[in-house]
Amino acid sequence: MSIPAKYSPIEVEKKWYDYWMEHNYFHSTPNDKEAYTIVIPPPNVTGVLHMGHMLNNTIQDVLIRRARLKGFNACWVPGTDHASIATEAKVVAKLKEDGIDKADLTRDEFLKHAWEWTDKHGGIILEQLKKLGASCDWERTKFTMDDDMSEGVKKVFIDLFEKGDIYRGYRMINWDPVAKTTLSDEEVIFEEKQGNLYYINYKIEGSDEVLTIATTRPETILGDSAICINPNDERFTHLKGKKVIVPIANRVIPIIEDEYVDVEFGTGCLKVTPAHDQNDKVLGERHNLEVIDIFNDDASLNSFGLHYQGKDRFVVRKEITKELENLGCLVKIEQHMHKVGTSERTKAVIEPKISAQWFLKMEELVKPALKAVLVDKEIKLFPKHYNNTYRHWLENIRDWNISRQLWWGHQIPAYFYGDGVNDFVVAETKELALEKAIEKSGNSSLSASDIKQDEDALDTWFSAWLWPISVFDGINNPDNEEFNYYYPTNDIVTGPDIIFFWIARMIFAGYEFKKEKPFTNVYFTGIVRDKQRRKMSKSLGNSPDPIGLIEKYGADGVRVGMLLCSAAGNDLLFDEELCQQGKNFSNKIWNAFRLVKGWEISTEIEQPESAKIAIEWYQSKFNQALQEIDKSFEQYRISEALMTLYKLIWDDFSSWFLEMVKPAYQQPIDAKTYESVISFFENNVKILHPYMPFITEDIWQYIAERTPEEALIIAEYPKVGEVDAVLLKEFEMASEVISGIRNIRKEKNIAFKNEIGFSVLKNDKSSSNFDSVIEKLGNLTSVNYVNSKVDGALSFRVKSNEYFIPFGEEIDVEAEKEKLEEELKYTQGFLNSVQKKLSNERFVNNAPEQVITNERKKEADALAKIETLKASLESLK
RNA sequence: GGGCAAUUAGCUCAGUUGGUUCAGAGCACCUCGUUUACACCGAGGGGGUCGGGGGUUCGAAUCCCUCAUUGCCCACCA
Repeated sequence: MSIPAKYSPIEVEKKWYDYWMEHNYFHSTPNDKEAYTIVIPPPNVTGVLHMGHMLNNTIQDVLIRRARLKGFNACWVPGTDHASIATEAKVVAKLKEDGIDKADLTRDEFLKHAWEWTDKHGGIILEQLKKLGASCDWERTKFTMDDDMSEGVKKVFIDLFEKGDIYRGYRMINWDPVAKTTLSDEEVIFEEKQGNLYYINYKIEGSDEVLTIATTRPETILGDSAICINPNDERFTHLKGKKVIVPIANRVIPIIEDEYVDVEFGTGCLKVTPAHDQNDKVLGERHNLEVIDIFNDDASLNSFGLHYQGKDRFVVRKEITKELENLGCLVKIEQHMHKVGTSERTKAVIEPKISAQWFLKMEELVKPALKAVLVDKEIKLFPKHYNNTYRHWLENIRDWNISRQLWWGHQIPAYFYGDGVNDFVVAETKELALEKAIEKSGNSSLSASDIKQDEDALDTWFSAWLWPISVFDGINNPDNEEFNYYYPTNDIVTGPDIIFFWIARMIFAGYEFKKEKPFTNVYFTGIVRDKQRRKMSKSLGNSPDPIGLIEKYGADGVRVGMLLCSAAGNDLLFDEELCQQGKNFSNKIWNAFRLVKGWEISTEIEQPESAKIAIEWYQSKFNQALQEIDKSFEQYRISEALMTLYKLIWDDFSSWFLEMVKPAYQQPIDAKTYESVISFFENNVKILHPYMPFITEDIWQYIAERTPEEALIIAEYPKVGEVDAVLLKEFEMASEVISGIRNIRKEKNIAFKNEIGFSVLKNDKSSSNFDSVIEKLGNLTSVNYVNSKVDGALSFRVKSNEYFIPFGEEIDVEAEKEKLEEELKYTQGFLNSVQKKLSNERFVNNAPEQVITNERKKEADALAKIETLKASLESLK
């Protein structure tokens, strides 16, 4: 079979992906083999592939392909997430473009638009993953809003509610005024922002005296319920029990005392706005203060905002400052850096707000999750230091606000039948809800039209936390065969940014609903950054188009490029040059293959000595690499494993091994050697396949005709064989000798095609196993052993052996002497340091024997070498 | 404010229990070379007082203390 001179990834990759799909290799069903399972972190259904996905899915594919080769029943479950708030925001924006306001639509109308959007843009990202080579079991593709998934979510909600873990609470939550929904604590990002600290005077009632408070939010004075001072603050003792008048609103509010107030900060007086600040709310409850909510849902002011009604909070902040100034109440404005909570999705400044929401109790849920990771270690985080982060979060967790004022998502299965705080029931269907409502209220005249389902949807993560269970239908059918077979999954690969959102919560869910961990290993990838360490983002425009990269460098090249820069536990600085390196690697492999395939094979000729030893050597080298790779994988050092392979194939296999066995120009190769070379090639592509699936499958199929049952993707990973350490050592010595020869050739401009003579004066017991290799790679007439120095020859030394190359022209004696003297000086220096160590009694008494033996060996070697050098110098005189 | 991590060659990183070929790898760089797989290549080479300071030890990149810088996470100081 003729093979193309150039490797063209685009056609090859399509060909083999189609071939794999056609033969269903990615699909897994339970069988006798051990399962190896990964569930994909489901990307947003309408998202497009970015570099983070590329990295994380490349890693998953490497893991899954490796497992497949290693004989596991490998199953990688793909899917997408409905991404409630993100998708709803996109749909709202799209509708706005079309001149439609969400507020004018009914829930059903809106959902129709949302589904249209989802159907149009959904799943693009999964198609893109195929280009990368992802070997997902596409038949198992799930979506978090599939009917069965929704059913599971509902079931879980009801179950937790009935157990008393889900409750409805009226409390301070994070309000996103743009998306007009609540957010969980994790969805609030605190950003350092330059703000102002406004000093404002409040008149003391019945006095001309004023009290100055400091606030960052002057607009909230309209919601003030009190002024708080520290009871120990002597400056304000005379004001205890008095009242003040809120400027503009002209309301009279009390001065309360609480040690919460920091005497040092601001003026030592705090205005209390229980409706709009978490701490103030606590103060308010302690002191029985009125709660005055001054905001509408979009954070414009309501009627409590008086003449500011209808205006946005930030507009009001400016205007009210002006008014306060005109009233003479504004003392001063200071610049003030502070942290402002913003919405992860919409970037809007979060408004703390008191409202009735659904919460999930965390206290009990976290217990097994803490134990699993920190005590039993049945779940391992990589890198390990995330254990601390994990522990800290779990130990300080607050109840999870799971309701969202959104339509796109799983509607909460709660039904209201009256206006009372407790006039609701939780049920799977409206019919069941009615029954329960009648029972709970005792009002048998209730009818379907009297009950109304909660409008709110659940937090996206309230479905995502079930993912490893629900993709196997483990919520609805907890005893099904697949769930029992695939669960718990093995590895999960994701970014550390969702450790709380997702990882921790999946662990809660695993123990809560299955009483078992959801996965064993959590591999956190780094964040993909550009060369300047900036996070890759759309707005910066510093993120390359992944599909463009694949077209340019091939999927294999890009995979290698991604992995080369992803040292475990670090952010990775992506550089397109790494993809070029990956592509170059493909090229190297391809050409090595072309070389081998171009050889003519002869059964007539005998196998040369050099080939025999070369084959033994590479076998050992290969096994050694195999061991190292296994070890790297145990620690999830995938980048390191790839580098081991890279060097094995580029340096050991191509640069050394192939050169050792390569027949002379236009000469055939003996059949025995050829067979070994092919077998090595097969093993090489096997172990390389997880990283570079396409080129390896292609070469595999060029090597021999294969039936679909013999495809590389399902081949058997090589078993680790013996490593002959002595042989490897001998080769190292031989390679040094070869380098010595090459150096002399270079120095003296002796072309490689000119054969040269070569003599060895052997002073140690080094073996001659590789002599034939040295002869071949040095292009020597032969390797002669001599008993004394060769006159008129160039020389070099390796260990205590001396090597001579006869040189036709006059030897530059001075230059030779200089070289020798330099070497001698260095060796003597080395000897001195060793001897100094050995003459130190405390060293000899304290160091382990092996260390001392080694030092003595170094001493002996150095002494021998010095002898040689001195003798050589002598002979030059 | 608290916690965690990092700091080793121009860049990105390895360096396990302190002691062998412990100062390494890849890339980049420099020199030479178009030899019949590959210039997406080959051969060779230069380059680091292991962030600073102090300590423990016969011996420290590795352990301890301290300082500095950077990154991340958490936290209700208006």
